[in-house]
Amino acid sequence: MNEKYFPEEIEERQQRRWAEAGVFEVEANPGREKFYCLEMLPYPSGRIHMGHVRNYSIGDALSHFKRMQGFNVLHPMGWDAFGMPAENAAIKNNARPDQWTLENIDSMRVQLQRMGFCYDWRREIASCTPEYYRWNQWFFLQMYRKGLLYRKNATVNWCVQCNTSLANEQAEGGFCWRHEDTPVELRELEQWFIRVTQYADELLDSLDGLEGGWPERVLAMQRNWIGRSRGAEVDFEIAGDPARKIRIFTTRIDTIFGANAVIVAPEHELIDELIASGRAGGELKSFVEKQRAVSREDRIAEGAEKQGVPTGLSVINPFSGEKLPVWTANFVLTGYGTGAIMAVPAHDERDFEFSVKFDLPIRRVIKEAGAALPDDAAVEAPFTPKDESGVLINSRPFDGMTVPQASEAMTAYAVKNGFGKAQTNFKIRDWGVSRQRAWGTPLPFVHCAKCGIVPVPEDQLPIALPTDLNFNTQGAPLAEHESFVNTTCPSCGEPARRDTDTMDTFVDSSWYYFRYVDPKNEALPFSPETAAYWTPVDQYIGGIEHAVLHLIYTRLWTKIMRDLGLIQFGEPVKRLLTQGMVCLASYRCEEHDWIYPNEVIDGKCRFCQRPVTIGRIEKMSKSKKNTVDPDEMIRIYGADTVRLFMLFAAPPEKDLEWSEAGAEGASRFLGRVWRIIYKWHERLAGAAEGEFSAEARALRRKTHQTIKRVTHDIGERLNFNTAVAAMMELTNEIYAFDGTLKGDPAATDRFALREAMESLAKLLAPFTPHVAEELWAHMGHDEIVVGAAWPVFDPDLARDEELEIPVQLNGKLIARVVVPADISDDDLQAAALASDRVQARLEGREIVKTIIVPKRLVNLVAK
RNA sequence: GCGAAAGUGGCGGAACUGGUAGACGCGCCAGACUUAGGAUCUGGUGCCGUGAGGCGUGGGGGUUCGAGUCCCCCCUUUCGCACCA
Repeated sequence: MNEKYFPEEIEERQQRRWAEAGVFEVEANPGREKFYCLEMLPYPSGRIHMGHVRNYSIGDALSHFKRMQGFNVLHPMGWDAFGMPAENAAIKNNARPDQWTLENIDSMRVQLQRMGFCYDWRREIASCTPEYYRWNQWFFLQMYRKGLLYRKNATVNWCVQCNTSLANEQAEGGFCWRHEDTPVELRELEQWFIRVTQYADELLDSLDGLEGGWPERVLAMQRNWIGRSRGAEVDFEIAGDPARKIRIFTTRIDTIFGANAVIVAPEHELIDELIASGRAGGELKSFVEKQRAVSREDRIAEGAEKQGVPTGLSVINPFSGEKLPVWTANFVLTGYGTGAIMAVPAHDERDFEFSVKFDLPIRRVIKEAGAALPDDAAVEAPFTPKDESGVLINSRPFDGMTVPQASEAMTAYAVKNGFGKAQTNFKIRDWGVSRQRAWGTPLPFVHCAKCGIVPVPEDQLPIALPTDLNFNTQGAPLAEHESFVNTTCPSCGEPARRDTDTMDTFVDSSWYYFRYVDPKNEALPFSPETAAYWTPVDQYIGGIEHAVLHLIYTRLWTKIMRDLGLIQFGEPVKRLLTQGMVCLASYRCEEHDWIYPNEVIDGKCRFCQRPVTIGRIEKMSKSKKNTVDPDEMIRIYGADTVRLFMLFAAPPEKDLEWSEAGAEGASRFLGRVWRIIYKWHERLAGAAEGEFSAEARALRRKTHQTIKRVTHDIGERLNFNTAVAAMMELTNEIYAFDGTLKGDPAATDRFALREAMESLAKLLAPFTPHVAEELWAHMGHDEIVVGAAWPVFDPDLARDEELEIPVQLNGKLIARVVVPADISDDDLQAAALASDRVQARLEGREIVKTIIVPKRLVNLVAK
């Protein structure tokens, strides 16, 4: 054993040892309990960054821990390998995207292996290989057959930078998810869509079952995104034209007697009719023209100012028979509901604002339950109860009903009389999965002049993506690749053309972790039997940024796979951990503004030598040029230190500020462990149990308490930071014990030391496996520590012998007394009163009450 | 505007169900060993006060023998959603 801790030397050696022993290679084994630990797979950009290191260090620690606890742990890694950057590199450097990607994968794999992560590398996948993407195509064929995949002409989001269409989830707020400063355009395109809406109810409802296992934040974002609203559609006849009706959507049919207008979106077909028939006035025409020219996002961005004009038409309220004007207004959106609403100002914020502005009549139809209120009292603000607290008034047969009662009764009334129905609407839309890009999974369909769209037969899969594409073109490389495009129709045999779009890369990541389970399967994406053993995922770890992208798609895909009979459950991930970002502090220099830590030398700006002050803390990113290279840190400190710091510096779900000083501290701790074990490793022989000294008993107690704490902190709470703190305490205790030993220590002292050090090595294994392995070996073990059993604490040994009990006077701490751990309440009270400090404070005061929390506290209440 | 989470030393952060606030680490101070040390080991380190003691978990109120933790009001920060009828 070397006297000093040299990480670079031992890390490589231990990695080789693990690989040779195959400790991380696992197979399904129904006789053993499994644990599937998954981290979000990276895009092969070329280099791993600190965010990856953090993500994978968390997953790695948990995987080690579960394996040592006896679980059969599946812990795989792969590559989300299709996507834009490869194509851009191909255009820029005249390279081939496949080569560019595969080279990046090779160098990133080396980086991950240098970190020593415990993946079963035999299961590695890359989504750009035909062995993988053929199953994307296979899934598309199954979905097409089931009517879950369809083609339609639609207005889609288009990013000019990506040069492709995007799904709604990828264009949230009107900006491309990859180019956050690039607004999306709207284009008309024929596209493939996956029928998400068919699963909308289930996607929403089954979120309830994830409570506790998924962060509330993510659940809230998904619920929001799915956006279910239950209500009704009601037809309003146009006055003087009973055949024509305007259908509105409302969630508050109970307020319909309070409607003062029907408002349609500027895009509504009725407006087109009015304009076409020459019945639209000039004001209406110019308003509609203006509104249609601005996008939905711009309309919102313009502010909340309500604008609208009357159309000149009137409709009849089917409930009251009342005649109401029809308006068009900017805040009524096309594409949601029916693009038409009824306005009820007394019970809706927006309608209230609108009616006040345009001076429309406001009538109250709901009052607060139990409240005395004149039915004709003026409305100062809208009253919007959705439960029993609202009672109907001014609504004739429905008067006196509560809001929920009325909603049901009035919907039924509308159904019975043929002018309405219950209707549930969603914000979530079907998933547009066609991409006008070349580096993606080809769609398994041909376009035949005679037969139309024809699916490629399964036995012809994969439809391979050509590797000799010409990116030096204004057009679409795939569409210009003659031998790819030109084919024959599988149905009639006549010449036909392949679909030249590719799949959204979120398709790849929707099911990749099922492929890890059975990565070489050539008959199916995976064997249902094998998947039944390994899946669902027990713990998934990744960034929050996929809360409504990947995580909603993969939940959808799971439900589809279930309906295809491949699996038996609908939710793929039991527990989700969204880890915080890795950040870096920047500094403030008077002359040079914000500068980064590497530009600060001895507290001074390297450019002008002026002193700097600490400034803001930002997420590490290439565009901000404030990244820290993991390789560089590994070179300086070793992988173990980098991992340890990542886990110690902050709880996993919080942001973590990278700090070189913090890394130094982690490194120092490992050096400390190394030195004390180096000092003793050859003198542990001869250890034996017997009559332990008080000091030895204290060390053993600390050892067992530490095992208990670390086990709990990792296993129950995923709080790696406090687990590390506990191990540091144990190390400090070992040093303290070492300081009490003189001369040749007794066999029992050696035993206590050996127990503490061996436990420490095992507890460290999930965090810093290399150094743990090395120390374990030096203490005389041939077996591999990461394959060894997790230590179990002995409650008897962990139990305190003495307790330090606080004594309070009226709730304020005045003394502490040391008492035997098994003390009775009476003895505890006596001990407290016997204390000199307590006596001094009690002088001349009368105790009126004593509160004793057994073995915890004494509180004296005195006048 | 609506919703959620959070606000604790110089800093990162501890504190399970109300019960010793500040574990652990960084930084800082002192000592030891050293030719030297930015290595290592030991001790100290919330604030005020020489002291006894007092004050302290964003601010203000409350419940309680006892509140960082529970309740009410306010402030700040971060993150979601933002005309979805």
